[in-house]
Amino acid sequence: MQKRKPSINDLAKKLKISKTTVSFILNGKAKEKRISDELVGKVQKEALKLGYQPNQFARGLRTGRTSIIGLMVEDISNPFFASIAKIIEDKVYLNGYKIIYCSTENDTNRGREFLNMFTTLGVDGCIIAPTMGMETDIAAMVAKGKPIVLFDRKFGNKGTDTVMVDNKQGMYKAVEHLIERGFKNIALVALAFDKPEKEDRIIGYRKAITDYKMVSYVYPLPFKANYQGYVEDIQKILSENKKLDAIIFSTNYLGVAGLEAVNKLNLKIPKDIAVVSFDDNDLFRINKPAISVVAQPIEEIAKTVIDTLLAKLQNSTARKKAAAKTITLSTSLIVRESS
Amino acid sequence: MQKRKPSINDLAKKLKISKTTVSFILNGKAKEKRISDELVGKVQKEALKLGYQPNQFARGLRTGRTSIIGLMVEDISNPFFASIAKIIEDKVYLNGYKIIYCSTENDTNRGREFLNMFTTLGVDGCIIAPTMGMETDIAAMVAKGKPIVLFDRKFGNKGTDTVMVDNKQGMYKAVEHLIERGFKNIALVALAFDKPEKEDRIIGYRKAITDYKMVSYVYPLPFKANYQGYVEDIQKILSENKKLDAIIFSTNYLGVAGLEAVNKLNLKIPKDIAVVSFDDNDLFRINKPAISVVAQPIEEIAKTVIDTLLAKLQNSTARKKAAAKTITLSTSLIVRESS
DNA sequence: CTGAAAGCGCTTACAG
DNA sequence: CTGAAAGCGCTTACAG
Repeated sequence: MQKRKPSINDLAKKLKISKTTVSFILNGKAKEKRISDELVGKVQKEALKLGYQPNQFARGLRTGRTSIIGLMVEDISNPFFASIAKIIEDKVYLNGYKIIYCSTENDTNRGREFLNMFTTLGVDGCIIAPTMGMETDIAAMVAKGKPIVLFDRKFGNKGTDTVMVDNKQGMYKAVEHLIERGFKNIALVALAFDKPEKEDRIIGYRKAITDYKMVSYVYPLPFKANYQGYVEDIQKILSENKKLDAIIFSTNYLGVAGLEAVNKLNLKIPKDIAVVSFDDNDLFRINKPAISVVAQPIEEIAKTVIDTLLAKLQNSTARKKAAAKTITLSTSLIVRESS
Repeated sequence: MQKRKPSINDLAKKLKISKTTVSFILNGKAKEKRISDELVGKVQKEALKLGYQPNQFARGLRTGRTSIIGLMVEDISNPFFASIAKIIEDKVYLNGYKIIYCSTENDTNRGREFLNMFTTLGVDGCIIAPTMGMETDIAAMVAKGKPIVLFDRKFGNKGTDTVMVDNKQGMYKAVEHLIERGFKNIALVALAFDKPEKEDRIIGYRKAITDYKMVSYVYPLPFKANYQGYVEDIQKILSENKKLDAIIFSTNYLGVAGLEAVNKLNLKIPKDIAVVSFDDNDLFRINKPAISVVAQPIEEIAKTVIDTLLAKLQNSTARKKAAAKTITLSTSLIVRESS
């Protein structure tokens, strides 16, 4: 009835050799240790037969490595993060790592708790879309030499590798595009985690508006747990500011909520109001009219993040010396029917 | 320079007491072991000061438990699974568990590998949306007493707890609805993992068609890695079968691809063709015209899955006796403008 | 009330 | 070429 999994000891006993030898063979050090091919064969055969699986905990305890990478995003059910997570998952498995994940829901305490969990679990590295306020905790982990790569949001020029998208420029291009199309009163509905003056997407918008001598209409919205709240807020903005002829949404879920608001008010896009959203997704592409977007290079973001992390993981000495760098990727404006 | 995390031994030495006592206190067994409040206070204070975190690997090695739950879905970037994952993640953390996840991409080998990984890692339990072909492997794990809950797809009446949705009935209602609206040639575009005769959604469709003496048009599509393939397939179906006046898509991504196909062919919904899709999402709700759907009770699915698993986890003796049960939840037909 | 000790399964320096 | 032994950090039966 004992269904205990076979240990390295069981193997050794069965074959009447020491577990050292078994361990060497199973870890591919047979050559290095010049163990006879015959013995190697015997051990491997027996391991297969018994269905031997090394206990990761024992190994982790001994080596201090776990082959687990912690992935922390704002919300795994947000298509942007879900897509990134999928690609990361894929690449990471190819390299023998596993992913353990969590959603911060933009709650700093939650984020901190998870960071703690990552530490306790002994993850080898972390990929984090941080919330404001996690700065100190992350810095502390980095200081301890834990490989960490940030993405989506960044902190000041702290010593953490970060993969970003050029939000300012992306937003600038969106505004410029609307201006070129002849829209006069272009609003920006933006999530403001931090102060609006510090949000790159808002900064990009303001710069374009100033450069082209237009009037600025910024509507910063706080982060909300429920989607319907956004719909209502945007409906209100739209109905209270009739002269707006174009509106930009700073994230995909704001864009989705915005579309719903526009529909509820029975406004026609782009006749009554032109629409551009940050982030692309199925809805924007298939919607009638199709929605113009500032698309983030999802694939590239994911790949850059992973490559950066793997490089750090593989090279623990260099990682301490190498200065942290921020890699900034470009967005692309995809013009469709809504603008 | 030694940044090693403090161990229970460090604590014990520092306070000049045995690590047994420290362990008892830190595990809340102080009362039970009748350790003096004074000592408890001292230990807790010191633990806090040193920032003590128990090493999960040592603990896992010792206790055989890991507080990790493995979550396996078809594709984490699919909104259906992403939403479920999010809710599961949430509930599970509340109970002190962590989630480690992976996407099978409907590849049995991949699924098997991950199952293996779950075992090796020593997860306490698994939540799996299985692919065909994982049957034996899952049965083996269940036989070993590993708590497992399946969802989304099921196997014959094997001894594994499963949370399902009443796919037959959901599809039946969709067909019935279209018939009542007066549509005559109602097609079903369905994913067929298994033989079409064994797919519940197809069975439900056929039953309704037979009951109402209509003509059956089933187009089974194999699982594909790329989305564009579906769009093309559906375009082809639509243009080769002009007499179809209504079409049902059996999953959300088929529905999305279907919409794109309909758009490309410049067909008007519902005038040229009525559309109903399985699974609800933002796109279907916001699309113009809004798409009627057979919605799965996502929240309820996630909750039932988790509750079932937690019950098994908490009660390891009973779990062996309790017969495996399949819980079937109802879908709801949401009629919108497309039908 | 508290502690010494064994042992979970592994890896690895050391010895031969 | 191969093995005996220490030790990673924890929990827990056992002893007092």
